[in-house]
Amino acid sequence: MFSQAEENYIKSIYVLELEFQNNVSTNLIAKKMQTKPSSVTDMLKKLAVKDLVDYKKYQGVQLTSKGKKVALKVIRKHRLWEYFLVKELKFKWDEVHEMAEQLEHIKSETLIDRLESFLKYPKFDPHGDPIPDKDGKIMITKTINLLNLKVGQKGVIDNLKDSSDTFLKYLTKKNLALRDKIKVVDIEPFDNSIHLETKTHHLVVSKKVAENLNIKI
Amino acid sequence: MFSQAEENYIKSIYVLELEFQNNVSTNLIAKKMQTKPSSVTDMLKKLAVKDLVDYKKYQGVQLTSKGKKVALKVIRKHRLWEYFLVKELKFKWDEVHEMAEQLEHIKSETLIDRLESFLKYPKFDPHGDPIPDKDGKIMITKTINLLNLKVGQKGVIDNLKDSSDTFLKYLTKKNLALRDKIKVVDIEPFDNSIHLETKTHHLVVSKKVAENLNIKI
DNA sequence: AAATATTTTTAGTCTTATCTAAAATGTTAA
DNA sequence: TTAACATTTTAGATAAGACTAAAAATATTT
Ligand SMILES: [Mn+2]
Ligand SMILES: [Mn+2]
Ligand SMILES: [Mn+2]
Ligand SMILES: [Mn+2]
Repeated sequence: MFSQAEENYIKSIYVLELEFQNNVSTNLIAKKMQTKPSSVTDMLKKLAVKDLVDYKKYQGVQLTSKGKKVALKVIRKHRLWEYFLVKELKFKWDEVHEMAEQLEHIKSETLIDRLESFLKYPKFDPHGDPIPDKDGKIMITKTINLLNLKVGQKGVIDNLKDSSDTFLKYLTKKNLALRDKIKVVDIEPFDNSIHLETKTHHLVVSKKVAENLNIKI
Repeated sequence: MFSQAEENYIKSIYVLELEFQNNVSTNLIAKKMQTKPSSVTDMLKKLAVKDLVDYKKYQGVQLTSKGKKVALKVIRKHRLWEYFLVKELKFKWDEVHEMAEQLEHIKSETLIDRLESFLKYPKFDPHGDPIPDKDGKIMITKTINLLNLKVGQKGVIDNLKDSSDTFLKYLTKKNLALRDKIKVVDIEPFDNSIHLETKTHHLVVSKKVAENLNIKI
């Protein structure tokens, strides 16, 4: 149906649309996909012809509803495979992304549905991200960024803005995991670092770390 | 490392080398891969540069030991994934080939090794074909073709020469499965059809069917 | 409102993998 | 041993997806 390249572009556009509300720009896509703006333009034209994006020259793009469906299918596969790799094959959460990047392109509806059933219909992937169901329905949890919590507020680490291997390794090292209860003990005004208390320990995280932790109150 | 196209060529050449002993011809590869001889020539040159095949113009090709290693890795992945699909995801043996054709190109040594361990080190895929181990060692069972059995001889269906979906469906319909004990009751000289007796029933199979059943005595 | 800077697109090139048509080579059989 | 036939290779084209360099459009300053 669609090539791997097309699927990757669609997925990136979907993610960027979530992060920034408006039309997604050529440059932004190029940066995310580690490619050149001219390559992006070429692809956007192709995707527009296939009715996957609305594209007007110099105006950025938006996914069509058809495009959104494709994106959600790819994301569904990515996250189910990640869950499989961690829960069944015992990989660590920072080891699975690259493999899932490949597995998400395996073409077979039944395969992914059987896998989902085999895994007992997990709702979240190893990084706390929701797994779209067969019909593309996705459960979005209302969270707020750790940066926006006030001193004394409590919450639970729900998901991560950045799921890069290095950030995941950092969290592991600092003994922070999804579903951990945290409490803001203090906020340092000078550099916005945050003093946290968890069930088991105290620690200070930088502003950069805090802005990548999404908290459910 | 190698592209999907390259891996597919290498795998086909490996299979053809097993079936016909000598050098494999351009036309034979083209037929097997459903492509044109000129495309095969192009690819053979590339594979020769990468030291995966020995190629002399007009003389056909042979895998180098490096090529053989690549072939065995791809076959290992194909068969382990097929085993996973049948044993864990409950697909039928005639449903898994296409998916395995895609999964065999997923690049990750550790993934396939973990999968193998998860599956408890199976020795044969759902079609009776041996699964190469991590080092490319492959266990080849000595079998003889059903066509070569004499009246009265007994054996066990070990593996299939043709594993196409239509043949697999035929076997299922006729209630024949791998590891079934069979006995040749009679051979019809006119058309070489064979009257078989199994644990549960009697049946007649055509010459064409017989030549695709490999029997362990 | 210009001038300047930034973003985006176009034009042209490259690589991989495919194809068709034609030429070259190899094989068979008169 | 040469003509006919079959196989294989070459030449040239195409399509997807990437790139660089340059042009065009848009955005931001002055
Ligand atoms: Mn991922
Ligand atoms: Mn994830
Ligand atoms: Mn198969
Ligand atoms: Mn098989």
